[in-house]
Amino acid sequence: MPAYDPHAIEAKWQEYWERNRTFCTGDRSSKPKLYVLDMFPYPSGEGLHVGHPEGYSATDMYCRFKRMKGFNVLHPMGYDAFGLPAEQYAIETGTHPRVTTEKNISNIRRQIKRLGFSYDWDREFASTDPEYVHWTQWIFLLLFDTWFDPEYEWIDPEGKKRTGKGRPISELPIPAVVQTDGEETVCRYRDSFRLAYQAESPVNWCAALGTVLADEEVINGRSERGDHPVQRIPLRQWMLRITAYADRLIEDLESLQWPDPIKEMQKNWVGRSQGAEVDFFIETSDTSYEKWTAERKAMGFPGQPGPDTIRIYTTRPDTLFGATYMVLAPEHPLVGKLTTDDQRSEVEKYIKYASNLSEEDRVAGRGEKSGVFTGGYAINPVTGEKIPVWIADYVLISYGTGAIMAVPGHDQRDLEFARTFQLPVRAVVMPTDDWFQRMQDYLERLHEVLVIEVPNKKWPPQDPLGPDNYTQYIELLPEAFIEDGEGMQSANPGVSLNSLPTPLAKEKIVAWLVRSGIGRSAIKYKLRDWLFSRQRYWGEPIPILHALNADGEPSGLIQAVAEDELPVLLPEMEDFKPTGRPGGPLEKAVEWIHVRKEGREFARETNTMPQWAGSCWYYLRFCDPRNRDKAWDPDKEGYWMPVDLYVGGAEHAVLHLLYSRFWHKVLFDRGHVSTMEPFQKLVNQGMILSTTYRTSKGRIVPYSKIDFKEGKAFHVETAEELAGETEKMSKSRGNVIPVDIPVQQYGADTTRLYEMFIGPLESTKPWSMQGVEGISRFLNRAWRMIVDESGDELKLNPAVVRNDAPADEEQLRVLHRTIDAVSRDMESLSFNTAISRLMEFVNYFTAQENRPLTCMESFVLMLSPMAPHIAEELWQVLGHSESIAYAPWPLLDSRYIQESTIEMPVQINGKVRGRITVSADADEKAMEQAALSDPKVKKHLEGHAIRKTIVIPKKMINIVAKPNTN
RNA sequence: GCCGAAGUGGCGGAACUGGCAGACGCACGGGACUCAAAAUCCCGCGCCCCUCGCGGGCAUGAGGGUUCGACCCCCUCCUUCGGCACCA
Repeated sequence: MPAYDPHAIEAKWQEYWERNRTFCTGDRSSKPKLYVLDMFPYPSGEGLHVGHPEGYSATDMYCRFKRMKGFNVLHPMGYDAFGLPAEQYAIETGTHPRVTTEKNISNIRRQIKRLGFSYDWDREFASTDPEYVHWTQWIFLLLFDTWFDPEYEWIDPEGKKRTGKGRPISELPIPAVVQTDGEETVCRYRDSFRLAYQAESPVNWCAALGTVLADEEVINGRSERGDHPVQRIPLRQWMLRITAYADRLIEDLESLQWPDPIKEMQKNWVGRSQGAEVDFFIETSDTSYEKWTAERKAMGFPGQPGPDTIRIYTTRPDTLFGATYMVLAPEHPLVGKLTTDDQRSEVEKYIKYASNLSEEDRVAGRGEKSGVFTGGYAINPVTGEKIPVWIADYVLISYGTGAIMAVPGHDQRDLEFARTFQLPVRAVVMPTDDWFQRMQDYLERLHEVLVIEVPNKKWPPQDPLGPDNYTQYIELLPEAFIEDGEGMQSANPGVSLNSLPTPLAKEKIVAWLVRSGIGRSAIKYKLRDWLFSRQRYWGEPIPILHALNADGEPSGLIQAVAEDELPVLLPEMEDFKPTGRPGGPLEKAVEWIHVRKEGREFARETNTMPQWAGSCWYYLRFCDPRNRDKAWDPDKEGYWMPVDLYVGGAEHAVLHLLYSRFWHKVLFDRGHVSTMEPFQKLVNQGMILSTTYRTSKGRIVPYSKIDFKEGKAFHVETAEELAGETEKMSKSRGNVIPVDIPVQQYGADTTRLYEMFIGPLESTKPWSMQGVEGISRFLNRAWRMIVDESGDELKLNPAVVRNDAPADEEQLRVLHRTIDAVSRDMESLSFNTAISRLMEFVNYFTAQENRPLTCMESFVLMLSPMAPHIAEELWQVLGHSESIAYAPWPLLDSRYIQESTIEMPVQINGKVRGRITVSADADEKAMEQAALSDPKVKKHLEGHAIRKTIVIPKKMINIVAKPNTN
């Protein structure tokens, strides 16, 4: 039966690898190490579709290639198994999430194993394993035990001087005032510095469902399930102080081999900006403005703003003279104080309205600015002018200081707001000529559609827009000038920014603000601290105990669960239904919660960790997955880290990668890991698309209802021809192709090869069942090139056996050119072109009567990383008894890729008109001569005068010629 | 709206650093083998023109530019996909 039988071969070799533990990796070796990692998959109940194994196929091919090149390769697999779906399923059916999870894991493990990936299965684990939960909790406690010292100076492994480091909380200096206040105050003081801390933060509370919802479960302020109203209510939460590491998260990106767009996205997410904080005096204060300014001048800028000032953050302190009003976030603490009795009901109404909008809904109303005047005023510290204070939802309490100075002349949002509520607009930066020109062009284009009501002004301006009429028309322009320009209308007795370019103006005004005790330069980040607690059952319990006072109420004092009491495992529960309280399902486990220790009463923390926790450090556990005493052995970590190649989807570009990097840096600061960054090289595989079929009425038809024939699709019932469109795979589109389908039909090798053959790893590409067929044909051809299909027993094709003579020159040239190209393609993860090269090889050698054994062996070696099962089988047919997995990669003999003669195209005026063949060592002169004597070239040059000849050795010759005029 | 990526035959794609556009595969057409079909093998296959040849022209989203020479670099525009969402 020597026809290619993928199923028999694949079962045989998968069994062989497993029995011989072929891919289990030792932790020490004289070979260079290589750590190749796939992103931690979530074991969903749906199983894998053809898109999932794309990245796994790529890393597997790379690992197998590198093993043959002599590397000691770590290539593990595991499961990120906590998460919402299993819990949701438990609520609906009563099935314990652990049961669902285990079932899903074994299904996915089966699917992965069938593809024959060379994972070290001895290292497999799931984030839900108690031993893993143990060390996840241990890391949480490390975060709890760490504070960030922004002043600490140290030298990084590259010898660079750095400032700011995470240190043990025991090293936190305690101010004398705190010390004297007693033990309890010291505790609270420490708690306020920890990287893991508690704070109030709003959650999506759905009273009807009796539970807290994730953002994605809320649509337009209502629950996705059941369409019930959702409220935002504050809740005590655990936060992680990722903002302390903001600068290092940006700086350290530089050393990484990551795609630039991903680095860019991370930078933008952290969103560092340089600006200034400025205090504005509130008019309704008890003191007078004069007294306030005098005090400030004497005392300087205080760390906290005090009750009579609004502190704002701005990136454009140079526009301070143009601040004509202020806006506070509705949640800002000073709103109550500023609001006058007249305005109170309006303001309260607005606050209520804004508080029930999720951030997403706030954005939905963008464009139309909403807000309310508080009735209160503040004083602009540079002009001394009284300016109104408003509240509006476009100012976010979570960013900066939750308050802004509004400069409608030079900020688009402020301009729109000012126009809506008819607030004054003042020009304080003179735009560039270039901008005037652009604005003028824009006005001319908009001329007919733009209708702006203008009292006392003719609109649009008669004269072209420019410095002379800018001030006059500023509030009518469709866009504010927000770029750098020159200061204007910006002077008071103490300081003038007039005619100063923006960067200098910023410096000058900040210096003045500092002198006056009114402001200081400041850096802000968009990045916010990481909300780390979830009101869920199926997650790692947060290992914290809350001390209870005599009444059994939490005293506010907390302590970590002792290290030797970890892990804190989830209590067994049967009913996962919501409690009806925001606290989450663990509140039901009364016995589990109650802890008595050394005669004192404690309640366990009932919040659990988010799904991110498990995927934040799994790459470290893979270095030493069975360690019972430690999260990992430092020697093993030192040997394997960092991850040399990390492959996964771009959807994790920001959050997962940022969170992991943050944990890694804390672990580094506390001396637990040897590298500052976890993932040296990152590659994002592109999405695999599928075809969605719809009827002429636009109804989606699932694959089970489609009859494919003659390259077209017909509805099984109506026989209507269906139109196909390439789209993302999703359940709702009915176009999901489970990976079992191609594996069953064509085998694992064909499936893996096709995953890579469709196109470059990083691009989005459509799956085509017909394309899979082509790959299957290729493997069959390769098989027949080497195996004799005629008899009953497995033996070499006579064309291979017969040949005792060495390969001829041409065969060697084909072979070595293939080795050269495939080796380079494998190194750069260009598997699509590597496969093409192997196809060309097969096409060539299939036509050869004599197929030298050495050539066939090299071919099988090159095929083996990509299609390992068939390669093992062919390797055996070729007479080897050992697995091919560690056989050395074929060596390139560069003599065979050098040509003795070269064919070069000859261009005349950039068009190919002939070809010449010259010897490889011919000089430019000789090439030119050869070109000029070529009959076709001669013919084309008739009646032309040669003006110039460009000779690029080995590439081409271009003759520039002009027709003779005479 | 902003940020990012990408537009090449009927389709997926290839083309290394600015040097022969369309490798390889799919689909399609023709032929061989066969009683027949499948499988397999061979040939053809960007578009257009013609005096049908070893001919010519046009072609890498559109328009322009740089260059002896542009899929590749620059400018403007169009389209598609992905991400983000008023960040002061």
